[in-house]
Amino acid sequence: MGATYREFKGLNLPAFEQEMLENWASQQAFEKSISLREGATPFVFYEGPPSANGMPGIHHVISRTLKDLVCRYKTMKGFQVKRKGGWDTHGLPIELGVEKELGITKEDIGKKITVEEYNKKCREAVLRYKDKWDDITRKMGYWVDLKDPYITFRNEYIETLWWILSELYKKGLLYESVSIQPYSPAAGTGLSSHELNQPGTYKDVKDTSAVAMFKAVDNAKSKFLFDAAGDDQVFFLAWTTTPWTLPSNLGLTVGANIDYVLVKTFNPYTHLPVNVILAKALLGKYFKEEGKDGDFEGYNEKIKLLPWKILTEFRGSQIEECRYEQLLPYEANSAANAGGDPFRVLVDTFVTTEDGTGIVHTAPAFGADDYKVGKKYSIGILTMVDRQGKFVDGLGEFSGRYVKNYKDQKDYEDVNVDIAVKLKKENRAFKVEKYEHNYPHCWRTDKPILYYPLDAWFIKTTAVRDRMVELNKTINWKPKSTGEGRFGNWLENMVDWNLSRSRYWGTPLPIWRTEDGAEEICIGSVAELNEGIRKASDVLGGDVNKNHLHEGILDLHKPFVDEIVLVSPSGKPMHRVPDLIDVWFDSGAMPYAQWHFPFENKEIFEKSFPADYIAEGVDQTRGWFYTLHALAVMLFDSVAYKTCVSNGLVLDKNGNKMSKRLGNVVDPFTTIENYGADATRWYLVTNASPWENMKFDIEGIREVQRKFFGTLYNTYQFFALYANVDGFTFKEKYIPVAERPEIDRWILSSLQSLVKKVTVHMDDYEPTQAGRAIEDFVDEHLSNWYVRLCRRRFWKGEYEQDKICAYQTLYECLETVCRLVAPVSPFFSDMVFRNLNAATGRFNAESIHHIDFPSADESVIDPLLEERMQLAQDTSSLVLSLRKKVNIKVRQPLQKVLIPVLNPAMQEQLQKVEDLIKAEVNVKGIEYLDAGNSFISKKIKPNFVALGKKLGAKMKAVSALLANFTQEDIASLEKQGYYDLDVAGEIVRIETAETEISSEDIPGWTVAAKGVLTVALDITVTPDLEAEGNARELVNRIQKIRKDNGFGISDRIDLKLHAPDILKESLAQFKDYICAEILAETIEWVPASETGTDIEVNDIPLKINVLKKG
RNA sequence: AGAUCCGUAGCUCAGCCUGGUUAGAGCACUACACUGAUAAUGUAGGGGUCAGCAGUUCAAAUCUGCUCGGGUCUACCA
Repeated sequence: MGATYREFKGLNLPAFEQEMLENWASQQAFEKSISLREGATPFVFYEGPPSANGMPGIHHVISRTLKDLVCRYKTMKGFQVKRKGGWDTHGLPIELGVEKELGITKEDIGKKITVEEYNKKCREAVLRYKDKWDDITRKMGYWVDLKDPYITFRNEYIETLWWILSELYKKGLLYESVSIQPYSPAAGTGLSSHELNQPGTYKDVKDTSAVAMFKAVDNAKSKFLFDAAGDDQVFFLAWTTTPWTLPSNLGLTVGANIDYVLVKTFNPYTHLPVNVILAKALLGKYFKEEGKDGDFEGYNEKIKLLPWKILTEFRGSQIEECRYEQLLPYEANSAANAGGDPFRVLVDTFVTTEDGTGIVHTAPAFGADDYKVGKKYSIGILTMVDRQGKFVDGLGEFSGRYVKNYKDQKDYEDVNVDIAVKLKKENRAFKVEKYEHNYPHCWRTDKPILYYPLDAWFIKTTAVRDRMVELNKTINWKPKSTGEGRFGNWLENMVDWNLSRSRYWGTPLPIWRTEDGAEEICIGSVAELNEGIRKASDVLGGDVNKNHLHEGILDLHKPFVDEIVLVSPSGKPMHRVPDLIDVWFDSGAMPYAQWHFPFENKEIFEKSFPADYIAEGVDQTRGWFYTLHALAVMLFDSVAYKTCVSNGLVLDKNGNKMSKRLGNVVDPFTTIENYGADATRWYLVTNASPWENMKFDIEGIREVQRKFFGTLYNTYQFFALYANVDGFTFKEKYIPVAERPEIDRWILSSLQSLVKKVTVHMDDYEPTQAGRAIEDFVDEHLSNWYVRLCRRRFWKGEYEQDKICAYQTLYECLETVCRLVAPVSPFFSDMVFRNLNAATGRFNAESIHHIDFPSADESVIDPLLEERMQLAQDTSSLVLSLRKKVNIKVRQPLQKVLIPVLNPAMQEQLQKVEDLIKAEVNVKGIEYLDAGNSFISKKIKPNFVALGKKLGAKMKAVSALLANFTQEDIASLEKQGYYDLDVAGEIVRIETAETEISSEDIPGWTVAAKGVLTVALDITVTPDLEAEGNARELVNRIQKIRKDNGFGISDRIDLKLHAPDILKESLAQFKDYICAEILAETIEWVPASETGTDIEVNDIPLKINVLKKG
């Protein structure tokens, strides 16, 4: 006896996986999957580097499953897919983690701990959970090269970043500018957008808001206003929720096309007559309709209703360049200090009339929009608040006061209120009220942030915006909306990339400049820096760079780079600007930096750029997806990736985001340990399209395990059991499919159709559809139809043609399904494949991951065959439901079923699967009633698609007429091929093809119907049928006893039986059948007195003795 | 505030692109069968205002618009 198929003892996915992992490791299966494809077309994949300073979560498992399954699939499709792993090691989260651990804050760095020590801590912390990550990578079956990963803190990596920066610098795309950034005075630090987007940073708060009155200056520009007012008091109304910015006010911004009005009224606080300007659309916010053109003469402070009157109306563009008197003048905020030409009316597009007054108080220091418009008009800038968050000196009574309660002072008095009070007293406030709005807070101190001007370095991404948009259109986004909507939109509205971070642990910006800022240099390589180090030492002398002269610079991080002094062409010392760069630059530069390009690996880089495929969470859209794209466009005028799959979030089963805080995170380790990586991966892929948010529920994995893997497992076990008995090892010649039985040709046709479908979906990056198709095949077709119907073929009869056909067919199905499943669930598929291949040696390969993905054999696909098998399945299902209805069990044979056929083709189809149906539902024969048979009653309904187009509005009437058709009408239509209907006096001719006729009923029979298929069952049980039923019942009981006693399936038995005469008679009639079924030589009839097991056959008691032979 | 995805049975999802008259599947539940694959399987049953409103159409879960609810990203508003 040759090799045998390994039979499992139970479905234990985690144990199988453990075994496979050991095999993979000892055989170097992953490495081989790549080396075996040496010379093949590369398929380029980029691994988005995870940060190993946090534990991996289940959401990492989904994105990595997506990465892995595509790489495995492409490998099986014949590509060589190298996957270099990587680690993201810089950035704020790491620093914050270290600070928390050491119990220090940012301010302590350089004081309580040196920068060198601090960065050393960061370097240690960064790969803290690397073991855990490696572990989950291995256990989940993610094949990625972790032996030689790129690590972003390495000098080589940083050197490439510097090279890129210097390239951008040369192209004039790297520049320094002031920018208004979120800043936390309480924490004394600028905040990154990441920090600002921590949950809970935006809070609804009530602030004192004020509508301030800015007094217009009477000059040529504004003359028309004063003329209209007939007064020397004209005010611009501007609203603010941050009155503390008013001392820094330098402009008022209006919309060019917004309509404004000059209104005569009274100040509600001082009751003095005033003329105010505001947007027409916002009049209703400040004035009641009843007060319009009201009683000015009779107004006094007791009267609540303000009278008002529109004096004139004009566009914003008409008041551009009007001037006004400074609202809160002090020594510190003079126009001279502002350094521009302030206190003018400006025009810009960001002004709306949604709230406020349509005139925007503009303080360039404290708002991004303000800064932009201020620069456009050169109104200068005033920063009347220091970095601690308090007013600077020279602001009178406000100097030294905190603009918000940053120091948790118990007796803190809101300076905003005081400013409002002052304005009220001075006839400069028109409306003061508490206003509730959403305002960002520092996540660490819980204090409101403010927007503050800080120096920063930018990459001028806006210069290549159009090209980025254009190239984006060539990227295959999954789903499309991410690329077109979310990403495309983001590109359209892009601003320059703010690179600066004032932190410690990150890539230093390689720019050195002289103290006066007149000369600067951007270093592009370590060699260039080392050369500069020596040169500066030579030129400047002394101790300059003395620690770095010998070996050059050894670590490109702080504080070492900051020790380096370079020398300018004019001989002046240059120091590095202190900024670090955004970590997103690190990851966006990964295509180049992972290869230390252009210093090394030029050829490798050229072959691996751009990527064919990347995949990450959709939250990376503005992160990695963006930075990859931006850098590729700026450096090489190319996309960085051709296909991008963005997966959605993994939510908990209630739809909430998983977070440590809520304690609803799913631990991937225990999940995989309990249910297996295969089931987990299969669940994640098939449950929902990857880009939809997924509600993660352990129950779903359990279901996958039971239903999909359980079925596959059972099918394999079934095959192995009998193949081992018969010694089938595929050594016989492959029997041409055409020579195999109908059912074999059918399952093979379905199999090839499946291969075709799965290939299309996989090529389209739709693994969910592929997985669902496979599931459907395994469950519906393979297990519940093919195996079920063919069971007997495997264990009955001799080892000859039909049996070999069955084995070859089932083997091919199992083998092919495994190959289809392999990319998604790599363990179990490999396991089963190896078990199969060990016996047959069909493939000269160690692992399923080293062979090709199946390609569909079109010649085997027979659509008509698949269609008629569907007919057989439907028919069987209907007959079974009829049996149920009249309570006749399937083991009781029945005489016949009756099927009305609507056309000869249908009959032909049914006849070909007649035997299957008969066997499946245990009937002796099938009779067909042809179309002309008047015995059947038919029903008719319109073919809505066809008739709807033709009839349009008459559809309803025709539908009603058809519903009333008699049997004669239908017969007439069928005979003539058309029928003339009278629709409200108009003759409408309908044709047979425009209707759907089906049989409804067969008088005197119990019928069931599904679609056009109707079946009727003859439920008469004749004595012969009853006897046969008894025989089958007995067989069933004996088989159960055999099994209960643990007999082998081929053990032969002796049977002793005592039965009442009525039963004895019918059993004797089927003696041969019974003996053959239960593997007995003969039935020995014994008297009642003998011992034995009591059983019942159709409610008749009998005694039975089953003994194993020999 | 903008962009985007989602909303169909108790739960997880199909169907929507391309409109067609009984809206499906699995799980769960109930009942009955079946049992040489048994951590299975079959049949039947209950369970739906297809988030809501309006429009287009002979016909809307499906197309359009608006609203509501949920998620994510981005922005932050004087």
